[in-house]
Parts: sequence; structure tokens; C-alpha cells
Amino acid sequence: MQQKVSIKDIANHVGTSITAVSFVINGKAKEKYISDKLAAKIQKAIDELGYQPNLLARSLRTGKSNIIGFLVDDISKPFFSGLARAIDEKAAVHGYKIIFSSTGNDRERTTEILNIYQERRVDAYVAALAEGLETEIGGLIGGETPVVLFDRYLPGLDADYVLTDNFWSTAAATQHLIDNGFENIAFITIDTRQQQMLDRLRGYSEVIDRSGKKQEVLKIKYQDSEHATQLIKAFLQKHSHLDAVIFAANYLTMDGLKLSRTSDEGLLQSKGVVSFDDFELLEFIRPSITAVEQPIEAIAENIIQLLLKKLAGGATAKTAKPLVINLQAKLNVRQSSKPQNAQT
Amino acid sequence: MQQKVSIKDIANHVGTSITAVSFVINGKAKEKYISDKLAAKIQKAIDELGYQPNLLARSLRTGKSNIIGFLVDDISKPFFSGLARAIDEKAAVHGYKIIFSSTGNDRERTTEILNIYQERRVDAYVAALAEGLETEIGGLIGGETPVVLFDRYLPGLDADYVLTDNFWSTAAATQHLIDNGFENIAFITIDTRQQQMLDRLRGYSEVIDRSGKKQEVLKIKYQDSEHATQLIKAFLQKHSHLDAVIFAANYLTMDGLKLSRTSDEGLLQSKGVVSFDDFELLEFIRPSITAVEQPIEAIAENIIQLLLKKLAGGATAKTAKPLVINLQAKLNVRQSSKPQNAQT
DNA sequence: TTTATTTGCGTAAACGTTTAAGTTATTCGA
DNA sequence: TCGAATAACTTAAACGTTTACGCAAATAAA
Repeated sequence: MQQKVSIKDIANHVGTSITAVSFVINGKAKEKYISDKLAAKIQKAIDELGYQPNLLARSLRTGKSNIIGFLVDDISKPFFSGLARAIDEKAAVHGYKIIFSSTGNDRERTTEILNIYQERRVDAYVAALAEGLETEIGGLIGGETPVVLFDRYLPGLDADYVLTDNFWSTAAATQHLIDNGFENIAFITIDTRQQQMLDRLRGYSEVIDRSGKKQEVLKIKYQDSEHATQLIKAFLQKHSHLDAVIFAANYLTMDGLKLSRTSDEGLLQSKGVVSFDDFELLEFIRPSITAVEQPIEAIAENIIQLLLKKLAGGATAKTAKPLVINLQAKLNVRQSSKPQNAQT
Repeated sequence: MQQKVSIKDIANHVGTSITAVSFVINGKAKEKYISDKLAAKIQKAIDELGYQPNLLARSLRTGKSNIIGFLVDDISKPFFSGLARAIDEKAAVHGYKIIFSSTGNDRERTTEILNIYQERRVDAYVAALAEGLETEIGGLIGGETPVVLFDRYLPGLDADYVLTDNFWSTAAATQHLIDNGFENIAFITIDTRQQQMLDRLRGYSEVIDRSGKKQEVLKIKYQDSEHATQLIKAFLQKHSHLDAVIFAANYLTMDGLKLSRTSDEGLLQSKGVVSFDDFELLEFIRPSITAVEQPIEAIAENIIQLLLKKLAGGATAKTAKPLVINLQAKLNVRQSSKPQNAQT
């Protein structure tokens, strides 16, 4: 009943043309020489009849859907859903709406989603994709529609990125442990070619080397959680001289923490621990764990700004060389100094 | 370059009318008497030219956007983002896309979002709203566009609901504690008129009464986390005979767990604990905590089914009386029997 | 053979906008 | 006083679909 009042209805009600109505709706009354009197009457009708523009029609006409497609592994992961919220709110300010999808790291699903996005005529893409999906998103990158990638850098893809500075953040975390008196610091990561993991490892390596200490790295060929926990356990048992551990990803931290549920709880209990990626759990866990927190708000803000710039400056932006923005993470220190057998 | 091939292009390429093309696109070739030969030629052109329908145009014409508006407090809450993912995937199967927004429990923001949804001509609404926003969503309920509410029941609103059976679930949890030998079971909730909290309390009360035991209830006037933790602490100290506690909401469980970070860790350590709402943290926390897990998949499935039914059967569905679906939650038992000074 | 159906396809209107290109009436400079 | 500029509107096309009609040819019925 309320849904259906259109520009034409307004025009008829006032006794004018739809053009005039359109102009005042779009705030072009002055510019287009609509008299104040007519403009006022139209505005009155708009309010009284409760007119709401049909964005579908507008989009069809203007060729801009004002929709941004957002694509990640799994939208229910805290990092992604947090970012989704931030981005959604910032986009709303500029009249854009976000649509989300989870690829589940599946190739077919990904092309399917991208297809749907194209059919819905999204104005831009925002995506964090795993390696192996380069070609699917790659096809979009030269095209009409702007693309901004985040979270993970894909070496093959010459695109615009908004990233956490993994090298810097890990270096800072490592330095933090050193500053607090830890001597033998291990780094637990996965065996991969993912750029962000390599950067994290490099951050650790360089700081350790510069300090004259010895690197102690465990690279896990990741199969499943159980398996990883076992490898971590063996590693820690073998290197009993370690007094601190850095986990290079949140799931590794979790796998490590699972040791505390078994009889092996001493293994981590007595050490300084730093987790890459902060999560709620860490506020509660004992021993308390320092964490590298991704700057979600900043990431969201940079993505939106980059996008707006690309959306605004059509051709100019297209010829510009891709931008890689590296944002510094925050180190959430939960316990810093090293008592006898300490934690951080 | 790829973006712009339309029905008309196909028609010109084949040398036929756009009508014919439209028919084969929509699989109405047979029905509309398009010869197999023409249909094949058209199909060939569609594939070769890489035609993608413009869903905006289609929506404008058909009056169906195939978009569902989803509205919650905060999409980054695990329960909501998990549900979002589940619902998104199920909706995709039926050609629907979800758009999400977070109200932040703000009245103005809520009306704003609903306005945007109307402008985008969503086909249906899915929402979980806090009390106080009844009127904003209430205006939609009689209207053209189907509405399904979930998670929280608003007594004033005669709408379709998909809910977790709070009464049943809490009763089951309480019974579980009794069955495992706990004698003095407390219930910690907030002082509110929220229906779901009242139902949970009722579930506890009835089972306790029936068992002949004594009710021990703490109703917190919730201000902030710190304050709640203090009240919980005082309560537990005062009633030292308690051997089990049920927290009526996940944030209460968290506030309770914060006791473990202070010197008062003994207070919960020695007791059986059940949390309403499960969350990742609980898998790691010690003492381990049994939890009531909301059936996310089932909720998503029921929402979609209900929606599809309402979308299909226009007028018939509108006259039907509102449906309230109550889904049973799952009790995730992490430690059940009561040793001397036990946990559950 | 004539008439009625079925088959196969095209014309054109409509969905609700935006906007280029008119049209008329008014003001104005010289 | 008159053409030109300006002010105030309107007409109509276009965006890419779907779909009610219309029309002719082929087939079936009479």
C-alpha cells in the first residue's frame, strides 16, 4: 500500500512534469531553474505522499548500482565479520551498500559468486582471496570495475591492496619479547608460500639475527588441528630450552593452546607467548598472551577511501599504477616482563 | 569491454527479436513455441558473446529484486555472523541475495536502514531486534513485504518468528546438572523484561521447583561488564553453599569468567558451570564449561523456508496467522558428572 | 476447399528513473 | 523596439528487461 508512489504520482499530484520532480529530488532545483514556489510544492508532495526513490530504476538508468561486492573465505570468521561491519558502515555514509559472500575457498563457488556480482552490476569488488584463486579474480582486474584486495597479498596479481604490515608487526612483537628479557624465542608457522606468512617469518628472522640470538622455527605442513597440536607438542618437548613462542596465525595459537587441555599444560604455561591476530579468547586465557591485533578500522577506512577514489576518477585512476597500502598493527601487551619462568 | 552485451545485441547478432531471446534465456522456448533451431542459434550466441542478464533491469520489470534485508544489532557478533553465512548460502540456492546491516540498537539508525531497504526494494526482511524498536519494524509487518523475526520474541509484535526454545533448553540444562549430582544450583540473569530471558528463568525455576530444591537467582541490573563481575563475585561469596551456576547469556558467562583472572578464581573453579550460548572460548577455558548451543543451521533453514513460503503464496500467506517456530538447542556437555567439588 | 487451430515469431508497451533537447515567456541591453 | 539572453518548464528518449498482443504460415478439422 505504501510501496508504490513514484515520481509520476508526485508529478500528477502537483500538476507538473516528472522532470521537474526529478530535479528537486536530486537537489538540482536551482541549477535547473525550478522556481522556489514549484520546488516547495513538489517537496511538500514528496513528504506527504511518502515518496521513496526506486533505486533499481535509478541504477538501471545511471548504470551505477551503488553496490559493492565483498568476497572472503568465510564471513563468519571474526576478522572478516568485524571488517564487514566496519566497511558496511563507512560505505553507507557514501550511499553504497555491501553484499557479502563466502567462497569457502572453493574455485567453482568463487566464479559462481563473481558471476552473480556481475549480474547484479556491482560497482566495485573488495576481496581477500587465497592463493589458487588468482585467475578467477585476475580476470576482473584490468576491467571496468574497480577491485581492491586486502589481507593477503598475491604475488602474481598486480592489483590494489590494503594490507597489514606483517613484516613490521612481527618484528615489533619479536623485539618486544627480547626487550622483556626472553632469550630463546621460537617461531611457529606453516609450511607455505603465502606471502603474508613469509613476511611474518622474515620479521622474526631479521630481528633475531640482529640480536645475535638463535632462530628456532617450526614450519608445520598443515593438515588438521589435531596433527598440528601434536607437532607443536613434540617441538616444544624437544627444545626445552625455549622460554618464548610466537605463533604466526590465530589458528596456530589455538592449536597450541589445546596443549593446556591435556596433560601437557606445562609446555606453554611456563613460557612467553605472542599470537599473531588477536581474538576474544585471549583476554580470558591463562597464561595471558600478548597479541598482534589487526587494525580493522584502519583497514576498512583505507579500503573505502581507495575505492571511492577509483570510482570517482574513472580513466585517470585506471592508468595509475596499483597501490599497496601497508598498515601497522597494534601490539596488545597483556603481560610484558619476564619473571622467573614468565609469560608475556 | 565484457560488461555490456545485452539481449538486444544477441537478437541483432542472430537476426531475431529480443522477445525470442528473452524466452530462451528464461527457459520458455518450448512453452512459447520457439523452434529448436532458432533456440539453438540463440543459445550459441549467448554463450559466445558471454551474455549476462542485467538483474537490475529484470528487477525493475518484474518488481522482484531478489534481495532480502537482514537486520541485527551487530553483524560482527559470532551468532549473527554465523547465521548470516548460513542464511546467505541457503538463500543463494534460491536466487536470493542478502544485504546486511547493524543497527547498533540505535533507533534512528534502524529507521534509516529500513528506509534504505525499502528504496532498494527488498523482497523480504529478516531481523532480530531489541525491545524498543517494535514500532520501527512494526510498521512493516502488515505490509506487502514479508517479515520474519528471529532470536528474540517481542511480545507486542504479532509476527512470524523463528526462535530457540529458551524454556526447554534451560530446563534441560538445569536437569542435566541435577542428574549429575549437583545440589545447590544458582541462576544468574539480568533484570529485564526481555521475553527470552524470562523464558530461560522459567525453565530453570520449574525444574528446580519440581526437584524440590531451592531456587537461587541473581538478577543483575546490567550497567557494564566490571559492575556485573563485581555483583557476581559478591553473590557467589555470600552463597558459599552453591555447587553449580547457570549463566543465562554469553556475556554473563564472560563476566563470570573474569573472576578467574583475579585473585577470586576459586569462586567458579570449584563449581559446575553451564553457559547459555556456546562460544569458541569455552572449548579452551578451564574449568571446562557445558553450554547450550543455538542451532544455527536449523534457524537459518527455518527462516529461509518460512520466507520462501511467504514469498510464494502472496495473498494466502498474508491472511494466515503468524507462525512461531521454536527450535530446540543442543547441550554441549564438556564435563558432566560431579566429582568431589566438581565441574560440568 | 474452407475454416479453425496450432506453431513460430515479431511489435511495442511498461517498469521508474535521468537527462539531452526542446519550448515558451520574461528580462534586458542598446 | 527588437533580437538576444535568461528563466522556468516540458517532451521524449533511453537504460535492459518481460510479456501481452498481433500476425502469418502451417497444420488439422469440417
